[in-house]
Amino acid sequence: MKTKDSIYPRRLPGVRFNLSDDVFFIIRKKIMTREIRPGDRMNIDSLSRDLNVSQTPIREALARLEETGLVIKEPLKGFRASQLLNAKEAQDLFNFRSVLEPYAAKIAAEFSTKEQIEQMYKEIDFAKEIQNLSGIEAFEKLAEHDENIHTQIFEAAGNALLTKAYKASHCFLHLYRLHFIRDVPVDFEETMTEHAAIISALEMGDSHEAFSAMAQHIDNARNRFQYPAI
Amino acid sequence: MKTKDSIYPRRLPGVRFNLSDDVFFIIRKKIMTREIRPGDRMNIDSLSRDLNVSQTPIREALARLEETGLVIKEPLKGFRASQLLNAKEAQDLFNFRSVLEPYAAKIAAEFSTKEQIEQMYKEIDFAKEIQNLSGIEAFEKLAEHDENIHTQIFEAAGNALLTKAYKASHCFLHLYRLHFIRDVPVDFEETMTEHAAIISALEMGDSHEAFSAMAQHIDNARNRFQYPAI
DNA sequence: CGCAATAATTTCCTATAGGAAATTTCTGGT
DNA sequence: ACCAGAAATTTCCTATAGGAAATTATTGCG
Repeated sequence: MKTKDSIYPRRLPGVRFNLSDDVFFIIRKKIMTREIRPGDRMNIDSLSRDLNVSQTPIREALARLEETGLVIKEPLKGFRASQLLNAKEAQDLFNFRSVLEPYAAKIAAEFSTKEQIEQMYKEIDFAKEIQNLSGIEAFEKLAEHDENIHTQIFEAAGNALLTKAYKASHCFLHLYRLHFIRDVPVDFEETMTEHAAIISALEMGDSHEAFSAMAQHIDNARNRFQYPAI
Repeated sequence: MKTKDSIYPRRLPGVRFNLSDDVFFIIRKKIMTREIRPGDRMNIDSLSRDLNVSQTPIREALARLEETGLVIKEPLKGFRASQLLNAKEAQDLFNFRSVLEPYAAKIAAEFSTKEQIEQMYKEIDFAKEIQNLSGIEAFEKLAEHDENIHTQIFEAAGNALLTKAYKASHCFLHLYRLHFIRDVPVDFEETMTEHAAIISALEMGDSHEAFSAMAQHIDNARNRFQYPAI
């Protein structure tokens, strides 16, 4: 077991870092990308050997992931990646979002700065390149763009508790989404149009319009997941 | 360091238990009761010695508490109990609740069973004894009752994501509440009346009334915290 | 007397050994 | 061939030692 093979140098003098945090994000990414799939057992020893770190940071990372709900722990059996959402839980998720997000959009319309609006338009410009892509890559990029826009709106609303609740729900949406890899072009057009409508409302400071545009967007998203293609 | 002094026997044959979970709840309670106060440093060694368990379960518990936001970790400095909410964050909290809770009440009005309604009325009956108490004890009991009722409503709504978001917010409310220990009798009457109105709406299955009764309740609670007495 | 630099202590953080329960594999009997 | 019971392996879980950084205390100098 060579220390130099670790994901990080043993200890960089003067540089603050935190192995547990890094391990946390690495493992979460493995789950989000389905390298670790729902229901998979997550062996502490194996993870420790794979990432070439001791068991302690692995345990801390898994404990945090358990708190988020992405992994579950069975005493004396170990950790497993949690199961995907069933139909009822998915509906609950969309209901949850349809409560949080329109409100966030409303508040964002009142408080978002010019810089924040500018950043949102930039994000939309970046995303326009997605139409040149196809397949799983296009799908992933669109999902990433969607997360970025929504996160920006929540942050513009400026309520940390609200943002945290959104982020907690988002990882489940992402995993659920992977069940329904659809033909992107149709979704792409619709999603982009809806996002543009929301941000336009934010820019004008029209909180009522922002609210209903977001409500419509979530509702449409729910329907897009309703009829899975591919 | 005698093992028999541990919070648990070394290992009970055939009994599944989980030291980390227990430590998690013990430490969380210490924070909630302000035995550990906001900003306090939480030494892993000391906690380990106090609870007479090894450092590993302490680290796991603290990692989970960090994920909930009750403690924060500064690399190479250690864990500290997080600061209380400031005025802006407190307003955010009430805003957050005023989005979640009326919705939960609305859904609960549609779906709650007779047994659940019955349980809520029982909880209210229990709470009537609070008017015979006074001081910090009455305050604590009222807070506990309030949490119970709201939790029951969320669970009746049957959306796990929603319930989780509520619980995440609740511990912060509880800590914040300790800033504003008021004369209980006034609050008691108001709170009990408002709770009764909500549950009455749930019982009748009147989702519209449940929504507005809850919205009013949260709004009143916000005002009760606005002008701290004592 | 105050400030800066150095020494000492504290504390986090990692690594590893060892014990206990659960799972899996293997063997023997019906 | 199938099932029950026992042995072996796996894996979790705890405990403890040791290294590195940060904090605190101390000392020397201006």
